[in-house]
Amino acid sequence: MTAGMPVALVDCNSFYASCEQVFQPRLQGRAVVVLSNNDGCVVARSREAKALGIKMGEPWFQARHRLQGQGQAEAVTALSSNYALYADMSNRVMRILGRFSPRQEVYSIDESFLELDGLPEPPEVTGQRIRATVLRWTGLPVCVGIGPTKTLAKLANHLAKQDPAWAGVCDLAVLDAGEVERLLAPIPVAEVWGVGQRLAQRLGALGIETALDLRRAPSKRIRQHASVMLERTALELRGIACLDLETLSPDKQQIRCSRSFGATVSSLAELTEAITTFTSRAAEKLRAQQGEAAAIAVEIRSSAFRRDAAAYAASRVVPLAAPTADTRALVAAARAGLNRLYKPGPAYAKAGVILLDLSRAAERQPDLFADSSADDRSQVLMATLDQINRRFGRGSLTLANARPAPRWRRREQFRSPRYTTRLDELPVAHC
DNA sequence: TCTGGGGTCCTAGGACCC
DNA sequence: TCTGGGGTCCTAGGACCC
Repeated sequence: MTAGMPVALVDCNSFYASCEQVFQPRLQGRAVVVLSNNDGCVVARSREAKALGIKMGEPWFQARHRLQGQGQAEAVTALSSNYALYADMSNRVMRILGRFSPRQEVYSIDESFLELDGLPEPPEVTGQRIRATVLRWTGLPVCVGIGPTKTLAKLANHLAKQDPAWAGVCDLAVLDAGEVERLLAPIPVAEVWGVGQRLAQRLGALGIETALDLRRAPSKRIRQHASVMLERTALELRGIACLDLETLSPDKQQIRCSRSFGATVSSLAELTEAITTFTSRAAEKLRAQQGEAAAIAVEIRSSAFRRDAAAYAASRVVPLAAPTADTRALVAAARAGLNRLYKPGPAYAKAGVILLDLSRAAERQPDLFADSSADDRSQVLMATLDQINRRFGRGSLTLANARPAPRWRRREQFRSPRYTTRLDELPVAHC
C-alpha cells in the first residue's frame, strides 16, 4: 500500500442518452430517457430529464404517469435501449482514452481509469485535453476526476459532474488535506464507491454520514461493524492506495443470459425456445473468451411484482458430463434442467441461464477416455457457427428450435437506428 | 396494461473429515 | 442432564457495482 500515482476516472455524462443525442441533434438540450429491456425502467437520463425528477431505475410507466399529471409528458423523449450503438460508441471512446496513457483500465461501458504518471503537464491540463478530444471525435461529453487513489478519483469525478465550477475536471491529488476534507464534508457517504444504501444506513447509525466521516473513522471501528472491504475504502479515502489498476480484463467467472418476456408465457414449448435462445447466446460469449463451462444453471419465474398465489420462481444447476463450449451440449443440459423445473400454471415473465465453473479450454487436461475426434468436430462446427453469425448478424444461424420472432420477444417501441454498426441504418445527411 | 441485465466479492453456515 | 475442536470445502444469499 503506497501513496499512488495520480489516477484519473473518465466517465461519460448520461452515456446512453448522450449517444442518442449525438445522432439526433434535435434531442440536444431536451429531456431524454433511455429505457431498459421491454421499455421497463429508466436506465439513463439527460441532464434535463434529471431536472424533471425522473429517477434512475424508475419504472417508465410510473414516471410517465407522474409527468402526465404535471403536464410535462411532452417534454420528455423516451427511447428503447440500442446496445449495438452504445457498445460501438464505447469502443471509440475507450480507444481515444488509451492514447492518453499506456495504463488503462476499462471499468464499465462508459468509464475508464487512466494512470496519469510522468506527464509533461499538470494532470488537470491532461484532463481538459481528454474532454476536448473525446467531444471533438465522438460528440460525447465526459467528466474527469483525478486523485491519488481510485476511490478518490471516483469521488473527484462526482464533484466535477455536480459543480460546473470545476469545468468538467476535478483534481484532488494537487489539493492539501484541508481542502480535500472541505470538499468531502458535504458528500453523503452513499456516494462513496463501494457504499450502497444498505451500508449507508448501518454507517448512519454509527454516526458516519459523510465521505469525510468515513475518511476519519478508525480502521478498527470499521472492521468491527462492517467488512474488510469498507476498511480498504476508508484507507483509499485517506489517499492510501489499496486497489490496483487492472489493465487486463480477466476472463469472466460466470456468463449469464436472461430476459423478461414481452408477453408472459405458460407452455413448456415456449420456455424451451427461450432457454435455447439464451443458452446459445451465452455459449457464444463463452467461446469468445475461449472458455468451457462445467455446469449450467436454469431459472424461470413469474412476475416478481405480483403477490398472488401463482407466484413461482425456481432454479436448478445442471452439471455437464465434461466441460464444454458446444451449444448443443449446453442446450441439452439446460433443457433437462428446465424439464425438472417446469410446472404448468404460472404465467412465466422471465427466464435465464448462467454458465458456471468456467475454465480455459486450452488448459483442460485431455480426457483419456473421450473421443477426441468428436471434440475436434465440435470445435470446427462452433467456430463456423460463430463466424456466420458475426458476418450475417446475430441469430442468422441457430439450433432448430430457437425461432427468430417468438411471441415472447421483447418490446422495444422506441429504438433508434443502429447508426454505426448497420449499413442499412446509416445516418443520412440531407443537403 | 406497463417494474432490466450482467457482473463481482464476501460471509455465514452446513457437510465432512480427522 | 451431560454430547469436542478445528480445519476445509462448498453453497446460498447478501451487498455492491454499472
